[in-house]
Amino acid sequence: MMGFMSSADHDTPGQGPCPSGGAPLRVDAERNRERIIAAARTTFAAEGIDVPMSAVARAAGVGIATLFRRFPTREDLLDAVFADTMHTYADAAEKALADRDPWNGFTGYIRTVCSMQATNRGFADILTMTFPAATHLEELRARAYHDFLELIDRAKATGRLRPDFTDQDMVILLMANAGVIAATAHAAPESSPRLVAYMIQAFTAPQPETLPPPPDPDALAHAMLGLSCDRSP
Amino acid sequence: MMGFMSSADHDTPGQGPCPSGGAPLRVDAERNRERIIAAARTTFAAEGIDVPMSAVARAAGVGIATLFRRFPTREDLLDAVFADTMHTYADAAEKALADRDPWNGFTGYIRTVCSMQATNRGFADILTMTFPAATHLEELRARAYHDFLELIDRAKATGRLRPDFTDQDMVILLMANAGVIAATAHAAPESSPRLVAYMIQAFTAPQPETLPPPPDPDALAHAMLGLSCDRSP
DNA sequence: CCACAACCGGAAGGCTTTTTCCACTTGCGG
DNA sequence: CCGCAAGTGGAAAAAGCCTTCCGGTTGTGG
Repeated sequence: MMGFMSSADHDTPGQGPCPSGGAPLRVDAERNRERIIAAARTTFAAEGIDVPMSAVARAAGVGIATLFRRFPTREDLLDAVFADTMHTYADAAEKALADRDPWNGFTGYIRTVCSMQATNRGFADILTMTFPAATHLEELRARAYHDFLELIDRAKATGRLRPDFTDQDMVILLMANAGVIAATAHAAPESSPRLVAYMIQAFTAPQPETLPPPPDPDALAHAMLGLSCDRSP
Repeated sequence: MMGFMSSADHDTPGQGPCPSGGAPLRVDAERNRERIIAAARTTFAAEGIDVPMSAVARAAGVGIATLFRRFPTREDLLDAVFADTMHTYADAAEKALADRDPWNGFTGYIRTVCSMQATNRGFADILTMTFPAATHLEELRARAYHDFLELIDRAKATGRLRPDFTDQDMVILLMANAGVIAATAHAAPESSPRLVAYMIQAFTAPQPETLPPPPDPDALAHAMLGLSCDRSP
């Protein structure tokens, strides 16, 4: 079919005149294409990904036919519109891995992603469903997922993340957060951060590390015997 | 407990076999009304409250006109269909208040309600939106809410519920849970309980009560002074 | 048993959104 | 500057849902 040439130029903006393979678009067509993407970005962010295609076309100032010619299905449009947001999403996981403190990286990542959901309703939708046809999107999602697994391992190693935490728990949080965002829409914007704070708290292992480290058992035994350190055999 | 149908011969005056006021229905009409409610109950539970009215009519084995004649708006149907579920919901708060252990009552209530959401998608929808025209529903919701406030107070008094917990946090949980349920649909039914368990954990105050109660401060002062109990002035 | 009001089911009208089609316009290579 | 394929906008068809309307049916009181 198509899509194999999606390899194109994976760098975000400033793409060549060709959208994703095939013949280059005429300049006016390319201009319209950008307008559509820009309009869709705004509209999806504000209303979610279920807005009528006609609304996107109107916002872009083009005819419906133009939109459908360029993006035959909604998924095609989503793939183009959320390319850079998904890139940010994947980068967030990478940046989190670069954090010195794995726990800090882990919680920061969660907060970042959930906040991205809260400020972009369309993105919240994207993160809680799959679009097999949106190959670019799914590839970035896979990358973020892979990095997140590593993030989990490191966070667990610090002992701050509870050992029974699962990558699926992040999925649950994303779906829960999406539910809160969808229900509160524009009102009560503090709901989502509150949910996230609660969940991060729940993800935290019972804090053993707030206590100073226990004394050496041997030293303790000696102390109980009233022996001085240097007197031990 | 209460009657299954909205016969409601005890709480709403003057109902009898008639839907809500007006003249009594003819027996065949009443039979169809019950069929519609039964079909809607099943359909809403499985698919949510946004299913086409025609689907409900088909499931009930009646014409669309019959449905609309009896329930002119969707809210009218919701009011009738979820009357008993809402009653169970309100009763759950009351039962929770009757629990000897307020914390147990509190957590049990949360688990019950969230599990009701999970097993009934329509009810999950109902709990996260308002239907001004569905007076019966809203009245029951208000009752449950009132009892829940009392439940919060008592749970806080035990020290097990964190002091900064708010009734709004329950709303957030309901919306979050609805999001998880909507996204997991029929698959992954263990997601919702997992979310709930995490949240209850987060609602728990830093466990001070696992320690034995502190000694009387006065007694402690005396002890530090090396005074015996009976020697105090 | 009869008359009639209540009731019934499905067709039809109206609205929204998706998808296709077509006559007209325009960038661009020659 | 010209020809034409690529491109465009809007109309129209298709599909789904809500709501109303209407000719025919049926329970029920007299």
